[in-house]
Parts: sequence; C-alpha cells; structure tokens
Amino acid sequence: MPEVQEGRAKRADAVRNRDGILDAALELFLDNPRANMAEIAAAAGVGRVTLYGHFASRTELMDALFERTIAKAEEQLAKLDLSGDPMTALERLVASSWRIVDAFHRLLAAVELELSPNRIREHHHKPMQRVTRLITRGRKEGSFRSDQPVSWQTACFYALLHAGAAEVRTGRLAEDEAQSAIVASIAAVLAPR
Amino acid sequence: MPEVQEGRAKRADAVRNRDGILDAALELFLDNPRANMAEIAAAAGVGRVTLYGHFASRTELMDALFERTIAKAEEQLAKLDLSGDPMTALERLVASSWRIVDAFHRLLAAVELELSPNRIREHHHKPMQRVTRLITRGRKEGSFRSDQPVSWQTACFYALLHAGAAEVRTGRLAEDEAQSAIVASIAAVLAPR
DNA sequence: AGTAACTTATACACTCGTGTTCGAGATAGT
DNA sequence: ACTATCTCGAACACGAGTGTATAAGTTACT
Repeated sequence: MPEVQEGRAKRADAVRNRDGILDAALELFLDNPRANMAEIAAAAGVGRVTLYGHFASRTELMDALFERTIAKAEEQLAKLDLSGDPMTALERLVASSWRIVDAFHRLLAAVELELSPNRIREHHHKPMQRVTRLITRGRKEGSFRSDQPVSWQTACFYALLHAGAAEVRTGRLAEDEAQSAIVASIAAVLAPR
Repeated sequence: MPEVQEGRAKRADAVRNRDGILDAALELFLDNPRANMAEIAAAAGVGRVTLYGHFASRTELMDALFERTIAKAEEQLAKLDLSGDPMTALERLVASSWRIVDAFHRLLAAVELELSPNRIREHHHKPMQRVTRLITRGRKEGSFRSDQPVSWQTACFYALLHAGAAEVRTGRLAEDEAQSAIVASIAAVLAPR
C-alpha cells in the first residue's frame, strides 16, 4: 500500500488511481450522498484495500474530494473578469458558475453528513466573497439596490442559481432557457426599484 | 405494547405518547436528519421499546411524521384568502408560510434518506399548486411578468422562501427584517418589467 | 533485471443502528 | 378494585459499513 512518503515521489500508477478514486467518488456522490467505500472502490475500478491505502478513512476521502473540487472551481472562476458594468459582470459570473455551483452543492450534501460544519464553512467562504464583492461594488455605483443587506442579496444569488440548476437537472427547464431565466431573475432581485 | 386494534379505542396515555414521539422526532430532525430511534425515544422521554410499540419501523415513523406535518401545514394554509390583488395576496402567502415551509423543507431532508421519491412527490404536490395557481392568475391579470415559465417562477418563490428562512436560522438576518426582505425579493422576481 | 512500490482477494474484528423478545411493573378506564 | 392496556430495561440477533491484517501477485522505475 502507498504509505505516506516524506521526500519520495509517488509512482505514476498510484497517483492515477488516487485521482480515479476521487473522480469516481464525486460522480457517485452527485446522485447518492451515501455511497459507501465499497461502491466507490468498485466505481473506480480498484480494490477496496487499495482505496484504504490512499485514504485512511472515509472522512479523509471526503475531505480530499471536497478540497480538490473547491480548488478546481476556484481555478475556473479566478479567470473571470468581473470589472465593468456590474449588471453585465453579473451575467458573466452567472453564466460561468451555475453549473459549477450546482455540482458543488450536491457534493456538499454528501460532505455535510460527515465533515464538521467548521471545515465546511471555511471552504465556502472564498467563492462567496467573489459574489459579495461584486454586489458591494454594484451598490456603490448605483447599479444594484441598496435598501437590503448585502448578505441577503448574496443569499438570493445562490438560491436562484441552485434553483435554476435543479430545474435543469429534473428536466423542468431546458438547458438553453435556464441561463437567461436565472440571469433575469437575479437581475430583477438586484435591480434598483 | 400497543398493538394494532380493530375497533378498540386507544388509551389516553398511548395517544399522548405517540404524539410526543412525533413531536420529538420532528424537533430532532430539524437539525439532525440522521437522528436515530434511540435518540428520538430519549427526546420523547419514552423507552425505546415503547417507540417500537407505536411505530413498527423507522420508515413507518418517518411516514407518519411526514404525513402529519403536511396535514398541519395544509390546515394552516387552507385558511388563507388569496383572492384580490395578486401582489398583495402574494405578500399574505409569504407572510404565513415561510416558517412552515422551512420546517417542512428540513424535515424533507431527513425523509429523503428513507422514503421513496414517489411517496415524497405525492405529498409535495398540493402546497405547490397553491403557489402555481396564484402565479398563473397574477400573470393573466398583468400583475406578474409572463415572459418566463410558471414553473420557473414557482421555483424562484420557494428558493427565496428557503433562503430567507435559512438566513434567519443561521442568524444572518433578523426575524423582523426577514419577512419584508423575502417579500421584496419575490415581488421583484415576479414583477412585470 | 532487480527492487521497492503498489495492488489485490480473502478474511477478520469492531461499531452502530435496527428490530425483537421477555418478564415485570405501572396506569387508565369501567 | 379489577383488568386489559400500556410501559420499561435489559438482553439478544442481525445486517451493514468501516477499517485492519496477511500473504501473494503485479507493475513502475532505474
């Protein structure tokens, strides 16, 4: 089994398997938050013992998956240019984040059953700030209404993002309609009266 | 143990205990969807054996709790007068339902881990219709925008309701601010452009 | 080609939650 | 006051999931 190594480089097949396990776990968790270690190993095409070789416990696996998913999302979102007119910047943000946020949210359902609320909040903070900053700027510039708490507006943003993703997932809203609907509703919530 | 009785009336302490168990279960599930039978019995101040006397299985308990909660909610909401100006009717609906819907939603999280999706959808339908009808009428009368699917507007309604309840629950939004914030945002989403 | 790293199936120990059984004791209803 | 009904703790059987140990086999790197 691959032990924790100090300076040694891990073997190629080991890292490949480790990644494969995380991929499989993510996919499984998306529609079954309670997938167990045996199922994950099977889905990754790997022995259960091997899985435990890479992750000492279920919690450790969850944590690693959670962290990797966030890192990937951050990487995507960091590229975004959110300058310029706040309302159109908002559109860009929604367009490129609603899918990511949805996958993340469903993973969260699985993670919430295992990890500490602290560990979760700790991670949820970074992506949240991106939205908060944009909203704050929009308020200052008069593009967004400012008669409500920023925290509430942020909450609305996420709520509508999730709602949209859920509607698409369950087939009540078509892929191509979704984006404009989400944008329109979020814009309506944020628009000055 | 209280067995299934044909014609016999149940003893007073038995029904009292049964209700107490459901009350305790509801309260527990609100912040721990995985509360087990032992915890529920303890919270109800009743022996575990007694609990199984009233509900043959965990699933049966869930089902009974789910059903009772829905019945109570329906009872509350049925009183509502939703006629007149759609926008103010909407306000009345939000005002008297956001708490109920929140409790229901969190119970749902617990129930989803056990019951069949069919059983769930079956119940979720009635309350949903009340919202859908109001929105449909509002669109016809020109009070609400009609350039989006009704289903999407319904989804937004619930999403913002939940978001508001969650903000209050986690202390980021004060009780008294909440209602007006929720109403304002839902109104903004539904308002004609 | 040689060796350390890695994988594997089988099998086991352990924990936790569910649901049942038993026998004794308490309580409601008439 | 009588009795069916209800309650209770303790103990047990069971299944499912987690995590470990072993010993033999395979594969990546140099």
